[in-house]
Amino acid sequence: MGSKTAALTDLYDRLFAAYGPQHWWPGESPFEVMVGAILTQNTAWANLEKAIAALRAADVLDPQRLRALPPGRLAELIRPAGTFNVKARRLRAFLEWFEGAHGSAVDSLRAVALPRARASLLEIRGIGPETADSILLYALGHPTFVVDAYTWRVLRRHRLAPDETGYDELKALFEDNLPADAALFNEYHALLVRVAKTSCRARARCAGCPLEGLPHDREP
DNA sequence: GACCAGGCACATC
DNA sequence: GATGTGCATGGT
Repeated sequence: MGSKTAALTDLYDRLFAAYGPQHWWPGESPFEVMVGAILTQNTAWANLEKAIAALRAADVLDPQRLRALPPGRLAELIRPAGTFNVKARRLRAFLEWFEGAHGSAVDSLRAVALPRARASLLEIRGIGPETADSILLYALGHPTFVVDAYTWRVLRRHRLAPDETGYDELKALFEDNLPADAALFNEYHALLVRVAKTSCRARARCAGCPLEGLPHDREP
């Protein structure tokens, strides 16, 4: 077992011991999670939930019905999630692709091998690396690691990744040094978000942080 | 009133 | 290729 494996495993163990399972992603269906992955971009979780609730209340949380909505109506429903005009376009771009490439069938999309599915998602305007990986991991159960700003912050802060690490590089750090296990990647990402949000935003909070004692940058 | 939130596309240098 | 900016709501 390499030193990186040991370090990443230690990090995970500390976080899981401190916080326990995070139960991500709290969606009722894979399709809802895919929609949520787009709507949550740069958005607080509570606002995403309002948008999802509005879609459900309108009974359009379904590929066909969502796609049939006039663009203005879609934007109106997802308004609470912010950047609603942009997200309405992105959602529609995704829905068009989903219908054309997979007949809006989750099983069809899930049957595509991970690398090819990821490449396809990245071709859709509005779906970048993080959103693609969120869909692949949280909606489809593929073992792909989701990197976000929190992941960066925690890894850099504790000197587990150099400052200039790129998205794919940081993603590979996890994937190359941990078993390709979707449940593990799911929990790990959620735990990183949890620790980044609850600890270390102010220097004083380092006391009692589950990562206390690890190497640490000066900046909180 | 500033700042942030489970990003991304696009313009500009 | 590296920054900077628009998108936009709602909570702190």
